[in-house]
Amino acid sequence: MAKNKKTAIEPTREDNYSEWYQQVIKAADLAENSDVRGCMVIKPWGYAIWENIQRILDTMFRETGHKNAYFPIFIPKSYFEKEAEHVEGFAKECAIVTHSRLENDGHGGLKVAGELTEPYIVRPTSETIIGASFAKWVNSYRDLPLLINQWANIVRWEMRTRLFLRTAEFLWQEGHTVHESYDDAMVETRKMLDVYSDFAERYLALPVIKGEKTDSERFPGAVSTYCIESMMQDKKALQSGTSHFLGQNFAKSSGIKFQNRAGEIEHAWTTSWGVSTRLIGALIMAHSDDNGLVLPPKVAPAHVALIPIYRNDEEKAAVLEFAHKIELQLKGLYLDEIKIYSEFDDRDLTSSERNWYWIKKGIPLRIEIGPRDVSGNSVMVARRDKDGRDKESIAIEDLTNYVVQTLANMQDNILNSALEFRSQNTIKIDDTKQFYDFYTPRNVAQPEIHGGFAVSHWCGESACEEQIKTDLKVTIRCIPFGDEYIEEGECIKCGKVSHKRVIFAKSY
RNA sequence: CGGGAUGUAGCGCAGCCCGGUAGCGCGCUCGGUUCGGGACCGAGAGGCCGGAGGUUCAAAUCCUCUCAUCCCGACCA
Repeated sequence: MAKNKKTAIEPTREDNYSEWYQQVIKAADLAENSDVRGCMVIKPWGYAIWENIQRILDTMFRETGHKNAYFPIFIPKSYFEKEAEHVEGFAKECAIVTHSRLENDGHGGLKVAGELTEPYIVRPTSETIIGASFAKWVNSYRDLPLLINQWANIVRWEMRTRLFLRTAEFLWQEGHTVHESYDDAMVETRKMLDVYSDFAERYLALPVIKGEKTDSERFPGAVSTYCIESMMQDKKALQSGTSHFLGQNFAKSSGIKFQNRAGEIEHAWTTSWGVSTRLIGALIMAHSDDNGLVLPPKVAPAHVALIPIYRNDEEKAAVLEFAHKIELQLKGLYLDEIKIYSEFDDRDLTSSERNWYWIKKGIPLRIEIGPRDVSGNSVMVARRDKDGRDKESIAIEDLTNYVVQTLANMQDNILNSALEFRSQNTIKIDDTKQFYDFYTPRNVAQPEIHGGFAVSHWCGESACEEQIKTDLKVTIRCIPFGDEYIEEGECIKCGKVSHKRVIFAKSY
């Protein structure tokens, strides 16, 4: 008996957003919780997305002059202590290595032994350990700029974790650079933010708002923090990348000094910037639907599912031969610089089952190949960003072009949908009552569903920001760049003069 | 770390209130018929009921502790 489910994912986004998120990950087989508290196992389909993100970003980093290197996962406690704000910011979420050995406890088990003279912190970020190296590497202005990136894993002992969005261990890249002037470091900080926003929009199809963090959200130890913020389908904001101008703070604590062009010794100016596996969470929550994952073609692990359909052995032979020819035809295609991959799915399952399998995995195109296609020299193509029943018959001679062009079109279409969703849920608010109404849940049982982004005036006082956070759980996501936000007005909270609008939202 | 909820087969659940040694749907295996929106028939396999104590002749069921997950707070990429 047919199940006739309306949607492949239950519950739907509307019914229970966070449960929907978990189910999409499960249905697409991206990752699972491990037995290690707060840590995830990233499965092949999910890891392939990360590898695509890595590959593309790595190229962008190279093109902007950065070199990869690798630093220890263990940071001596004393290094960590050098930057006061930094310690304070991370102290509550550190994993600490205190012993180096296990010994037989005499009861068939093991006990820890070999206590270290100095505990190691498992890196929650690497400014201090990298700074120690940089202090040795940098002596002259001729050594600058020093542009280093590291791909690594990070541990932050989080209380509450969610797959991809917040896990105790996660994968990321962290860029660390050293410059001879304030201006050079600031240019670098902003340049890498541009790299991130460019990457997010062109590859992840994720529209982002670039801006600066307020004092309360600044990276511990930074002079200023810049970010890209994106809107998820529950209208909450997700910080998708950050770039920090560290001034001379870490140079002072790590002793990164150089002889400048005037022959004087001075502290260098540093930056750091990073994106993490959280981007996969952003992808999922920005684009997926009630039938599962929807992937922008440029980061999809594979782009085309080939699904042969047949009723008996004669048909099978003919269809498979035809299908393999198509598989061959689609080899070696590119969507811009992205190689297009196919998955040939002739598993002994009904065509419907194979179809739904790939729908849930978010593969961009499904090509059904049946007996009618063999005789018609054509195939049926369905695209993931449209209704699954909305299939198109494509002649074989047109297929190559069709696949490439449709993937390009889908990439744009997914970005445009996300842009439209964001603009529909972003509103200028100047009235305090309207602001509070906007963020008051319509349905108390589902406080997740609320207004969206509010673009409102803020006087610049932390007190106003704090009060709004206390009242509504809404924070200033960023002070956005762009002239369109600059105008005179009154602070949404206190009514005092404001020169700029900022982005308010509930956030992850 | 505080409040709430939930842990029973791979997944989703029932059974618990009122103790008597475990069941349903899906999935899985085998055989056959099927295959263009989640196929069907037949035959099977699979769980010491999250863990540890306790009460009892007897515990999935009652009590205590513990662990995990989810939701809500606090914190955060």
